[in-house]
Amino acid sequence: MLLRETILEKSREILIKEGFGQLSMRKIASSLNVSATALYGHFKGKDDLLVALIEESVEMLLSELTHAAERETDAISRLKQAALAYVQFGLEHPQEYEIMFVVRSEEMPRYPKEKFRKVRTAYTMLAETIKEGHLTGLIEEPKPELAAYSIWAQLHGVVSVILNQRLDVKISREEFVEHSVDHIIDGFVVRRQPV
Amino acid sequence: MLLRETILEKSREILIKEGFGQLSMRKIASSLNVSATALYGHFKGKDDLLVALIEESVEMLLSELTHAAERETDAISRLKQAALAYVQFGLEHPQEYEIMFVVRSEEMPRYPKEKFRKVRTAYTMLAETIKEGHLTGLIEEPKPELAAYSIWAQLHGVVSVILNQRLDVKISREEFVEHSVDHIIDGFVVRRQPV
DNA sequence: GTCTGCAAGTTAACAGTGTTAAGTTAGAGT
DNA sequence: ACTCTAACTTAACACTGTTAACTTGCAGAC
Repeated sequence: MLLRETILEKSREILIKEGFGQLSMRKIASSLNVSATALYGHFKGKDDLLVALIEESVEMLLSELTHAAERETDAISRLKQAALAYVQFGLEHPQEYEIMFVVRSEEMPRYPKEKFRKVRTAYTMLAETIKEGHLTGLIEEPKPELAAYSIWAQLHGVVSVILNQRLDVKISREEFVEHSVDHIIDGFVVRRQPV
Repeated sequence: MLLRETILEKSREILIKEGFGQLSMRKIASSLNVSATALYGHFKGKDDLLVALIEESVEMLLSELTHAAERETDAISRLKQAALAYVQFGLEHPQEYEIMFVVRSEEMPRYPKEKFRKVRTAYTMLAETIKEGHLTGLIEEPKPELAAYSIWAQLHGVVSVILNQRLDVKISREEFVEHSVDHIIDGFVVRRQPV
């Protein structure tokens, strides 16, 4: 019997190997030696399947972020390590990152926006770290939620520019990531040594 | 007779009204009272049509950026105004922004990457302004190209997060944009008054 | 004026997509 | 043994981009 999990596994396999554009119901079904309509017994439709894939991916990302942060002690290092881990995840799992971010709720009218709110959980971790840094006087930011969203947006921009191949070949990817993340995080740090 | 320009006009109309996902050859054709294949006399395919649309959009964006910048005198104000104009363009022309950024060259094997390099022109304007600011001692950045890409990526992130509806409803869009742009630009400015 | 050639359309078709409706089939429960 | 149901099947619909082959109308050459 065809299991929901088996379908998700094969879907992820195709997603990673061939990309989002090549992920079709019929392709998933035929590589499981099953008719396309068989999938509809386990998922309401392609949207439903995608949402399931996205939820798995979000959990992967969250676990990497918390792992990266828990190795550090002070709020700033935690923030920086989480930021680097975020970018790294995006670059190492481009297809997963794409469906997490690019697949929009507006194109899935069947699915309540609530489902997509889960994806947002990543930013709450950032917000907590920022709040903590603010209390210990390391971070000069009175509005942690706003700052967290801002940082997240900027990190996403870095990932997005690279994944969408908009970076000039003359520019080193590593240098770009390091430069950008430093800049994004340092902007929130209180300057201890006045210039 | 069907003109290339007429097709592009109608395409943009559909793009703006119904979005990228609804923009199909057959829909464009039928709303011009013409068969779908007629379009292939004017464009090699959908990719070609999209590239033409993208090129037009890039020129729109560039003109808005230069207009926004030329009103200011010092490099920092120019940079900030250009940055705000960039975000504003993205928010006011979501569909145009989407095709400019999201449509990837990898999905258009027929089109040389060179065509897509044109889209990148937006960043060169930023790079010039940054270089200028560095020379006049206002900006502490020795690598203008890298900084320009970094700023651009972060601005794109801000636009992207909003357009992809990932911003919490509790957070004001205006506040988010202002906060983010300030943060992005101020990070490059030399602090005149030591803290 | 007829003839040629070309440009700009046409219809028909292919291969692909998501999805639904209706039919089959095997196995558990009574 | 009978029924019910879950898990599949095939057939079909309405889309998508794209190509091949055919028609039509018009400009230029003789």
